[in-house]
Amino acid sequence: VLRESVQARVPGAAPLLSIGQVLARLTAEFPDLTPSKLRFLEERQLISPARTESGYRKFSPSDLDRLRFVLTMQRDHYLPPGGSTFASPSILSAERRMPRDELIREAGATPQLLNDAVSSSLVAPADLYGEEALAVLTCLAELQRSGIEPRHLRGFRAAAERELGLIESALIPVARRKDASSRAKAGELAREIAGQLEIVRSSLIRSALSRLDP
Amino acid sequence: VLRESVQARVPGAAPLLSIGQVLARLTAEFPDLTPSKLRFLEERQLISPARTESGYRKFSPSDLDRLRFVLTMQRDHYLPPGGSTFASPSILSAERRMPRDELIREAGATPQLLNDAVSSSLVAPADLYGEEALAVLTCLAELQRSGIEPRHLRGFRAAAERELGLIESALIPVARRKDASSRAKAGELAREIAGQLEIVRSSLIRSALSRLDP
DNA sequence: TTGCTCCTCACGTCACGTGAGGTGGC
DNA sequence: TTGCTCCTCACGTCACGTGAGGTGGC
Repeated sequence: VLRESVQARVPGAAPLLSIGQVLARLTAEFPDLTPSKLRFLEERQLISPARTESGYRKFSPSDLDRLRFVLTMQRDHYLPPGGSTFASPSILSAERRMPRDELIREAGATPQLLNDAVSSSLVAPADLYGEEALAVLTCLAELQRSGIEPRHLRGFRAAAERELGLIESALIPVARRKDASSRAKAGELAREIAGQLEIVRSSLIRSALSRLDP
Repeated sequence: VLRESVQARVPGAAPLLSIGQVLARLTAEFPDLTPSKLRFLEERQLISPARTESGYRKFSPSDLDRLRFVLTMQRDHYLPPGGSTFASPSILSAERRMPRDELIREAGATPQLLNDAVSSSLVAPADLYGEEALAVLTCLAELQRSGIEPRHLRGFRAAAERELGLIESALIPVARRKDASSRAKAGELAREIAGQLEIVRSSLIRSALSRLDP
């Protein structure tokens, strides 16, 4: 293992942080960060902090940036299970992207259905579509076989917008501050609220459904 | 271990599904469901399918409902990490019924909140409330701490009713026949459609949310 | 009988967590 | 010197995944 020696503390040089200082700086943004996790990420070569002569880890600002990036990817479930893919140059190529005709074919849909989905605001038009669009269009194709068309779901988009408005209003007290840790907390709270709203909604739908076949 | 024997196939009885049939029915809704995971969830006593005399697992419609519930909780990160907590009465304990004051206390709610939930048609009034009502009221109590009140969610009930109407209209060709097997098929189709609608809706909400903190 | 599904049990694995035992640094 | 942070290494754990070896069912 190659050990870089730490650069001398020059006036004006960016400070190098110990593992504890890194934690203190990032736990607000990533609450479940631990020393153990940092060591694990290094073992997986997702980060490569320098070392002091005696073996202490020292994190540069660019290490911090990289760490933030890795943790964000992981939090938003964009991290593929095998770390080996990080050997490839572009980390962001993790999500599959496909052109319009491939999307239509994979989803078992038709060009007309995609047009309808776009004009009903259920799928955002794009040059290259992602996995989310594929999942949605696949569902729309199956729903069409039951006689449910995209235009029947126009209300979904409006409801999602109203829900966003509700969540935004709940975030106002937190979102006023614009520093990174406050923004991260706001995002976390937003996801939490969305999850709770989904539980309420799914309960209502289940109980409505149960009236169908008791 | 107590082994229930499987009831004989009576005309009109709901069909019991093997582990493979359960998988076929749920992989669209929960793509990473596997036999291994189902067995694991049973080991953790989160589901308790019946067994044939020879030991094959058999899942009833209510097992399916419970499974859907457990998987949804898990997907939305509401499943507590330690399995030990399931020994204590919790949201996920099966078949539990409780009176009004116990519901309010367990949910961390207030009598007023339950009244509001009932008058906003988010919780159905009852003498004994079930785990579903507990889950909903718990969410409503947490939402209230973010400033979101039951009355803000009145639209949820109306949307659920519209969704039921949509599903009912899709069922008309199947539901015309009133024999047991047609009714069972209709119920299955209804749940399937509801699952697809949920995928579309959650995608819209996720994409709306992502506009909050890019 | 064949091919398929399903069973249990033991072990593997992935992403860490948890001490034990030891050293560095103001 | 003391108390704190940090180190490695071994082992534990949680939520499953993976065969091995065997039986059930149309």
